[in-house]
Amino acid sequence: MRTPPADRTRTGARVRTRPIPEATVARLPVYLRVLGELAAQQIQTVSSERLAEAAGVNPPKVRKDLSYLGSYGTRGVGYDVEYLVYQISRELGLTQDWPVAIVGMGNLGQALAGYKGFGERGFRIMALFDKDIERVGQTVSGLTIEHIDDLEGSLKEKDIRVAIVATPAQAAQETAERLVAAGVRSILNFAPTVLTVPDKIHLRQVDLSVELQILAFYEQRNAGKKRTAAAGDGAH
Amino acid sequence: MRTPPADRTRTGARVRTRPIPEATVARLPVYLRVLGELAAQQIQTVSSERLAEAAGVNPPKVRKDLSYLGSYGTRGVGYDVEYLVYQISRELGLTQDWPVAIVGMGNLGQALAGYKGFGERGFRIMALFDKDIERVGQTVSGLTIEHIDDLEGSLKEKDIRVAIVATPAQAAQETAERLVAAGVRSILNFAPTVLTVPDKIHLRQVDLSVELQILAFYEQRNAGKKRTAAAGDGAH
DNA sequence: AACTGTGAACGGGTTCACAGCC
DNA sequence: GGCTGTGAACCCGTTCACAGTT
Repeated sequence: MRTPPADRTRTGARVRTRPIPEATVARLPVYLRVLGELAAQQIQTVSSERLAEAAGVNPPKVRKDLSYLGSYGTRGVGYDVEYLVYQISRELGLTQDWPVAIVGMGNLGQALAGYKGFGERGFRIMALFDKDIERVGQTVSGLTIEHIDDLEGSLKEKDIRVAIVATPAQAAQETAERLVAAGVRSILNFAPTVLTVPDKIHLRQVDLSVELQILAFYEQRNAGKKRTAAAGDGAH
Repeated sequence: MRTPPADRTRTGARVRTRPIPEATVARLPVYLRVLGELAAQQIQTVSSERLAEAAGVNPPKVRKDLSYLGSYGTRGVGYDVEYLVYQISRELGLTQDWPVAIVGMGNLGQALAGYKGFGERGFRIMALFDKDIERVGQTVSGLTIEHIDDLEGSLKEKDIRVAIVATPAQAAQETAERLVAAGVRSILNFAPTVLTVPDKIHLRQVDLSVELQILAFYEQRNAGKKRTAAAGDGAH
């Protein structure tokens, strides 16, 4: 690369020339996790080959993905683990803290409230809500569960704009609407139902059974093959 | 389509001519969920347009996806909800039951054990394991938690070939290896670490914080715009 | 020598437009 | 008339090959 980094500010932040492809954005968290594990093992440098293997992709893809962030590697050497962690974190917006609320304190809500992976990435669980009077007032992961009717006031007070929905399916849509009304801009939905929100709201859906269904699809194929084989083998 | 369904057996099962694209397989569970909700509302027929909207995709994509399964729609009318549910279920291998084990009975494991969405899709949670003596013997969702040392015997006895890993990160790799040794062929990993398994094993990873990180990325953009503007900066 | 960074070729997946059918 | 099914065009993303750098 001949041109000096005219597309960089002096903090190293790259002025976005071209947007990062969605597919790449979706892989950055995976790289981040792998890099975190490498850092924990005191490994200082990593090649695209090693990173690729750990992340379950191929080396050129790693290099291409990382090149969208900037030229943060060293030819002949590899990538500095710590520096790369920082750059990816910054790109994903994880160098700042994100206050997060969870609505629905059943098993899943409780599991999410205690999930270490959030805190490590800057997501601070700051408020928990439930409809059930029995649960309100209980402490989960150091936070007191508030009643859902305090949602609006509490969120505004704490300036929370990211929320996780972990309610039963039938309560999810109403919950989402209240969240939006209370100023929430991003919603992560774990409830097993499809939510409708205004266009400006970022919504992502996690269906815990989707991955299992995908596994079943591929497993079924094999099973099919196997059984046929077992019934009079020939194919291996 | 002029040719008669020479690629169909008399049960309506399509003899796979071309493999279903991976991207389509990943969307089938979403359609299935939406169709389930429509069926619950007694809706009998749905157009690709309505289905697309509820699933968060566009109509041609729905039609293309469904066309890989066969011609199960009626021109001028739409798709029969119930029939389509059946066809997608069959394609995904959900018309049979899948016995499933869960290893790691912390909050997340317990939440998964009680997750309704599994049972609705034919996934039967048949065994729960934990390392902690305190937990062994306790009942969760009608099942008694077994000690991890009984893993091999119990899995073989129950002929379980699909397992969910919900252990802490440091125990996940060892758990996976024991599962594989015990004959498990598909693993769904919720532990926040990257697993290595033999090629023949189907592995899928669910990282509860990945989606939140993706949300943060897009949220940051907006916020960035906002704050820059607020700070009086000229660049937009 | 080793490994990154990237234009270019390639391919899978998405979208389009319309033919086909009810 | 309305809606599906699908070849063809298009496009995003992946892969390749190698130039560039330490």
